[in-house]
Amino acid sequence: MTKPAKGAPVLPLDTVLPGDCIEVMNRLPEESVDLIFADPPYNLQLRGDLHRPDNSRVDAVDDHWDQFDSFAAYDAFTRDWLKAARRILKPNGAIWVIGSYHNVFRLGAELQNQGFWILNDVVWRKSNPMPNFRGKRLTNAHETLIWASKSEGAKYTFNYEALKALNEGIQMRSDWVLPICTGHERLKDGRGDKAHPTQKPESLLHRVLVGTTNPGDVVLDPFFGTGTTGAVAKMLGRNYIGIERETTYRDLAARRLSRVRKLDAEALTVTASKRAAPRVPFGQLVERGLLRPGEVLTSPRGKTARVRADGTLVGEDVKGSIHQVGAAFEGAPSCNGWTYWHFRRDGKTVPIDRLRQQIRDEMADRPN
Amino acid sequence: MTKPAKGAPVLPLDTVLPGDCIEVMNRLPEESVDLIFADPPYNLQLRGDLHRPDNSRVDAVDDHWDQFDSFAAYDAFTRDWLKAARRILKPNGAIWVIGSYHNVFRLGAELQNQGFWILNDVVWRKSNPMPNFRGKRLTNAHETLIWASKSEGAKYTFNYEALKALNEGIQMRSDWVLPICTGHERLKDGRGDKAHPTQKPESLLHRVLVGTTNPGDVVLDPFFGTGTTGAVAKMLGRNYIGIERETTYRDLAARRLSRVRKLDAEALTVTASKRAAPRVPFGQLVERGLLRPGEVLTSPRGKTARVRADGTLVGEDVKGSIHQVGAAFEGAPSCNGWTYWHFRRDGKTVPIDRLRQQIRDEMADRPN
DNA sequence: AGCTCGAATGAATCGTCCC
DNA sequence: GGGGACGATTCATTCGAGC
Repeated sequence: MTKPAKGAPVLPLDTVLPGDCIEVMNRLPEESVDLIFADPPYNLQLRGDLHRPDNSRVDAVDDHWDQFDSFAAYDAFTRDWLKAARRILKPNGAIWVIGSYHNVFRLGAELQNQGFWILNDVVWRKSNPMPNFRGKRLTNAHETLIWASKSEGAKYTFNYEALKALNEGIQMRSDWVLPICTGHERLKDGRGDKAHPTQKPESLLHRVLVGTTNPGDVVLDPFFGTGTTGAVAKMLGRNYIGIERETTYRDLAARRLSRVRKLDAEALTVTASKRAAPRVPFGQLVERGLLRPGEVLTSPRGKTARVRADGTLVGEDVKGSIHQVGAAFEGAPSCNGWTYWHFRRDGKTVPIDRLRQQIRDEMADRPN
Repeated sequence: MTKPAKGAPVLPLDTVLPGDCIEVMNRLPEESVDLIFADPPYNLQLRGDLHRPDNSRVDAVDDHWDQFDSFAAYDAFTRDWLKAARRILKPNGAIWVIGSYHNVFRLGAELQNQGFWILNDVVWRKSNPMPNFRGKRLTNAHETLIWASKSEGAKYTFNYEALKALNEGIQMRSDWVLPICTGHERLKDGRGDKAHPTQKPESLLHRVLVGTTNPGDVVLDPFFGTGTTGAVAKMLGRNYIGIERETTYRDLAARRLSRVRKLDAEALTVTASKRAAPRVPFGQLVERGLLRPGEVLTSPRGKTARVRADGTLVGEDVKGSIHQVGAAFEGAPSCNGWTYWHFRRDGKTVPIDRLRQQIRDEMADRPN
């Protein structure tokens, strides 16, 4: 670890520092931090209210700290805090930033402009995202993290084997499926509402810190919020430094951190869960060209239906999913379309389930 | 479709145009294209001093098609081709770009700078990516697409129900699991090697075009390569315009396209949105005797209102349309009266929307 | 205690038409 | 173009009430 020169500022470990993150970082000794994890404001630019189909109102992120006047203002802010972060980062240190499409392109471009060297972009695929209530866009089901070293050629920390172990013996990929932060983990305010609008799940920080830091490293989070980075760092035996402007969040973080205990090595072992057979939408067979739009499927009793480009079927007087059309043909309340429908290949009649199995086999070879 | 003014350039449909995409786009009529799909060079071999601004023009790109002197040169190139693309895009048109972490942050930022309005970023999660052989980083298992309208508030095309059908009845998410282009689909050169280094899978384009264009739309691809965009567009009954500088790729694309057949109309028909269904005034239910004046309707929470002869409702202290009275009862800004109100028949509680569906079915049987 | 069912909720750039 | 009316639209998970 770099030792500060005589008279130089000292690195305050395992504390939450109040104030603006740029000013606070500028008072810290240069090249003293191993990892920076930053979850900056996203600049969401929300307009009106949004309601669910049941008319309940969506609790939006309308906090003052997420408001910027323009892209130029947001870029200036990004430039300044990244520059301050860069100064305190050790030469072989690394940085993680997280964002959504609202801000992540500006984050990534500025990282590159300042000479950071992007190692991976990582997609946090949310297993339970909020749906798109109006049906006007795709479900916004992921956020993006960028992992970068301080410069090209720097010797960053990467615990390849640890991440491989976390992933059941297979090399960790750049897409991580993790649930959003809910339930007991989600900090509440006095009235039982969420204490912070954008609290990140500890599982996400767990993977980041296990994969790219070592025990004893110093991890700094300039947008500390309610302290998820600190909580996981402490648990994993890393040192943390949090910076947070809002008193409310700082107090919550301090209380939270006081309750966290460092895990012993044995407790850090993760139990792997068996995953169920992945769901394969019928439409994927069409997209992948395993079945052509217009192709005729037959039922065991000789009924026929044609495949459409969106993965629905059209039979006589009926259209819908493979299950719906099958059920209608049989006059049954339900029907497993996968085993009901067949197609012809090389003179043989084959159930479409064979094609689903083919896709599942591909996924099993290279799971996650 | 916008008709070109007398003497204005004509839109060449279903062809592959030779030349530099910026020059070629600048010769096309403005506001004439419905969708642009762009897979620009990835700038994979970045080197050089990032602090030395390189003001060289796009033409300064050297012999290798994916090499640029610096981020500045890449940004200038991005700015120029996006500007040309923007000019030929219809006001309600949209653009897709695809990239990796090497270039996508610069693409996204420049899209925003030019006034494009990002609708989603989409992660193409590769089910069979190339592993990271040296174990120094995460497996780079995805690429990023950005979907943007020409401006905020523009009426872009989004076939919500078709994508939902492709995904077995659950709304499509922003992460798409699709295999990379291999096997028969991968075009080979004379020696049996891959003909193009970054050929995209047709499944990816299938989802893009089914979801965000309609049959007959004009789809332009300024970096056409071996013509995946054109092949899927032709198959799906969309018109394509490809631009490609390299003769080799153009020839391969032309041969490929000549073999593609357009699907028949039925296969192209896609599950439609309810928004397209004919409007049925509530009063028509009363006129037709499906509901009697004076009849009592109930809400899910037990509120009641009575039907009047003119198709309005009267509740306690409120009268007006089914929507207005529902909204007033719920204290909500708006309410869909069709799903909110129920009536009783044969001892069962039925939403009035059932009656509207009955009328719509009759209209479909005997269209007028 | 165990089960079922309903309510609540999450970083969201979430209408369209007609007058 | 502004304002008002119509009316389209949700997935996974957790927690608590009620039985």
